[in-house]
Amino acid sequence: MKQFEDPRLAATRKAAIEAALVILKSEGVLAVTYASVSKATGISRSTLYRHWPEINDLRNDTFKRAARPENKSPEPRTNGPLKADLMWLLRFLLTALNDTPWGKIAPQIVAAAAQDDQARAVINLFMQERITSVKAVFEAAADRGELRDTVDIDQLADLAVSVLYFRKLFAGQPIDETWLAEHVDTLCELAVAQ
Amino acid sequence: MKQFEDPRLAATRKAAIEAALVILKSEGVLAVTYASVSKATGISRSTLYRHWPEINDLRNDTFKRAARPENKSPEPRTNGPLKADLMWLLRFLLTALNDTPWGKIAPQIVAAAAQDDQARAVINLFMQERITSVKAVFEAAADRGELRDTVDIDQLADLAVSVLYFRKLFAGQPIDETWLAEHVDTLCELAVAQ
DNA sequence: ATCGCTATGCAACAAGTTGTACTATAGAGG
DNA sequence: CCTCTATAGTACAACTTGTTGCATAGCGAT
Repeated sequence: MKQFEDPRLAATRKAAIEAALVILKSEGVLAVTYASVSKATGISRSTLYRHWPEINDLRNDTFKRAARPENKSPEPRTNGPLKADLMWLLRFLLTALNDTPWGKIAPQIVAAAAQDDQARAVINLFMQERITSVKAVFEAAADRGELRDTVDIDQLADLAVSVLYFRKLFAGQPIDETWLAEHVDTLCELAVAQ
Repeated sequence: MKQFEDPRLAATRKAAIEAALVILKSEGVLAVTYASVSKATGISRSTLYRHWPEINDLRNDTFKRAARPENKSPEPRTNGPLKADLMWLLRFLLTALNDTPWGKIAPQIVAAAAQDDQARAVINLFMQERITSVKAVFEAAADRGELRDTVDIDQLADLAVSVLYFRKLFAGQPIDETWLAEHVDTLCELAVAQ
C-alpha cells in the first residue's frame, strides 16, 4: 500500500515550475521549452516529459502558478465612498500591469489562450476573479445607498476592468494615473445617485 | 534603369499571403510556416525566405492582409438617435467576432502581439480604427445635442469597444444580442441628456 | 539492512521547423 | 538574342517536440 506520494515528485514539480516561471517572465512563453527548463534546473528532459507529456501542460501549470496568489486582487476596500474604493482597487490593478511581472505574464497567457483551451480557462478564471473584486466594491456602495437604483452592477464591473486590459494589450494606449482618474470619474458618474 | 517591378514579385507575394491567410483562419498562426505555405502554393521554400527573411515577417503581412478591408468597421450610421446608431455599429462588431473568420483571426494576432512589435502595431491600429468609428457615432449625437455636456467622448468610445473584446477574449463571457442590448442601454444612460 | 518499486538520468532516434548557402533553371525586359 | 534576376531545388546545421530503452539512485516497507 502506498500511503504517501514520493517526495521527489513534488520537488521536481516545484523546481521545474519555478524555473519555468522565471523563463516565462524574462523571455516569454515560447522560451519555456523542455530543454530550457532542463538546463535551468538540472532535471533531465525525460523526467520533465514524464511529469508533463506535452509542453503546453508545463506551460499551463506555469500560468496557474503565475496567476496566484501574489498577482490576485487584494481584498478590496469597501468603506466608501465609492470613488475612493474604486480608485484604490483599480490603482492596484493598474500598478500590477505597469510595474510588476504580471504586465509581461498576462499577455503571454492571452497569447497561449488563442491556441489552447486550458490556457483559456486560466485567463478566464483570473479575469473573473478581478471582475468579482470590483463587483464587491460596487455592491458595498449599493448597500450604503450610494448608487442609482437603475444601475447594473455586473455591467459596471465589466466596464471597470475591461478598459484597463483593452488599452494595455489591444489598443496600445497608456494606462496612467491621469487616465485612471478620468476613468473612475466616468464610472462614478454612471453609478452614483445624483 | 529598372522602371517597373518584375511582375513575378507581386504574384508571389499575393499567392503566398492569400494561402497563409487560409491557413491562419483554419489552423492558427503556428501553422503558418514556410513549409505549409510552400506546399499550399507550390512556391519553393527558398523563394519564400527571399520575400520574408523571418517567419514573423510573413505572418505579420498575413495579419495586415486580414485586417483589411472586409474586417474593418463600416461607415457608421450617424442619423440618430444615438441608441439606434450604437446598436447598429456594435452589432456589426459583435457579428464580426461571433460569426466571421475575424473571430478566429483576432486572437491569433493578439497572441503574436505578445511576442512581436510589428504584430502589436497591427492590432493596435486595428483597434484604434474600431474606436474611431464608434467615436464618430457619439460625436454625431453630440452635434445633434443628444448628449450631456459633461461626457468624455473618448472614454465612451473606449468603453463601448473594450468590453466586447474583453468578454470574448479574456473573460470567456458570451457576447450575444441580449447582452449587447444591455450594454448599449448602459452606454446611453451614461451619455444621453436626461 | 535488504528488497522491491519507482523516479530519475542518460542516450539515441524520428520528425518538423527555422535559417543559410549554393547551383541550376526559367522568365522579364532591353 | 542577351542580360539580369526571380524562382526551383537541394543540402545542411541547429533547435524543438516527442518516443523509446536502459541504467541508476532513492523511497518505503518488511
